Amino acid sequence: MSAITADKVLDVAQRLVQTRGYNGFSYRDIAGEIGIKSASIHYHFPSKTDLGVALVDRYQDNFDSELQKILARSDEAPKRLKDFIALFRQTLKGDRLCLCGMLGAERDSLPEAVSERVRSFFMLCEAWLVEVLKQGRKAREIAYLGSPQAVADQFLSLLEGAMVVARALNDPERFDRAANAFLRVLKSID
Amino acid sequence: MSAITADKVLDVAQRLVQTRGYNGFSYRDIAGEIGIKSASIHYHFPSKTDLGVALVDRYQDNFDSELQKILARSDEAPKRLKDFIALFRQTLKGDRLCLCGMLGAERDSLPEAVSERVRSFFMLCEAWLVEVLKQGRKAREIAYLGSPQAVADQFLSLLEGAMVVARALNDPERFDRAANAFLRVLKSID
DNA sequence: GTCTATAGGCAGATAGAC
DNA sequence: GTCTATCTGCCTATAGAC
Repeated sequence: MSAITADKVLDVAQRLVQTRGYNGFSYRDIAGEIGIKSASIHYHFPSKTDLGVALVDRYQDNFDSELQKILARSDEAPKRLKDFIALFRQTLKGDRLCLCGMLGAERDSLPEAVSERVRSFFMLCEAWLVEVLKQGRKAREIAYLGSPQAVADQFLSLLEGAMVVARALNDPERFDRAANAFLRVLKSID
Repeated sequence: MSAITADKVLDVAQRLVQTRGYNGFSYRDIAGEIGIKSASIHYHFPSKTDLGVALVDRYQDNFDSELQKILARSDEAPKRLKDFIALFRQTLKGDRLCLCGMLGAERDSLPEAVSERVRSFFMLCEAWLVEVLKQGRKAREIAYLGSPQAVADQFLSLLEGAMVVARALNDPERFDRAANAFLRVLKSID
């Protein structure tokens, strides 16, 4: 039942990146929490770059799997978008930022291999949103001005930013207010 | 004409925080760029916390002054909001994040004195937006569902997030798309 | 797989000369 | 105000024993 060490390392490292940033934690921090020595972590992830890459890869895999579940759960755009919001809201509830939101901010201080994967994550999100927005408009479930791409940009930016602002102000409700205000406009079909 | 050292330090430090994050640079980095030794920086800013605090204080002062200029420049809400967007767009053009967007993300790894001031910055932004949104709606220049506070949350979150996403994807146009899409909805009075 | 030990470098910070 | 010199401690990373 207990995860193997590599998984434990990833779990702790992910939380540390999400709360402190890529440059805000060390192998010793992780080791200390798990109860091993930092040298042991190098056995699983030789360099911090390796760890960062593994972190984003796993995050994207999990996220992608959640997105597929959302599509399977309902074929109505408003429900799908609400579920999309819930993914981020869940992260915020754990007092964390989106992993890629944090890493995206720190872009210039990241190894190329990591920032490259952060890019890939955001592209996945936008592609998924564009599809949902297109279908929803076609089915007349939602309405919006402009291109699906523009609205997807807007939506993703809003959620990533709302997590930052809500955390900075110690007020998770600000995330809800921002997300709901956006959803309300999409659903206001006249 | 040349700025005194303390100002040079703040200029370089600000850019480094905006691009690499609070934990992504050192006194040596700043010193190297200015052409002095890192010990000299401690004369102006004894601790990194002092530097961080000075950074955010100056940033907020400058920002506040820009906000006042915007109010003086026009009394029409759409124009004011456009100018507000332009402040962030200008930062992005310099390939930087909002200083407080970056620091807000890194909250858990910051000295309390710094994160406290980041909070103050966001509150200033929201208060200004709420006023502009209220007046604009009263004057029937803009329209929106829900409270001014909710729309302000949404707006600020959108801009902060759009900077992160646009930078992560190396595509500043994504910022424009997201910001314009939002503005268009506000201005679509029917 | 995890340990001890250690390398080599960089971090923030201070003392004291100039 | 800036310098040199230095401290202490932490960083990532490796070697080799167990």
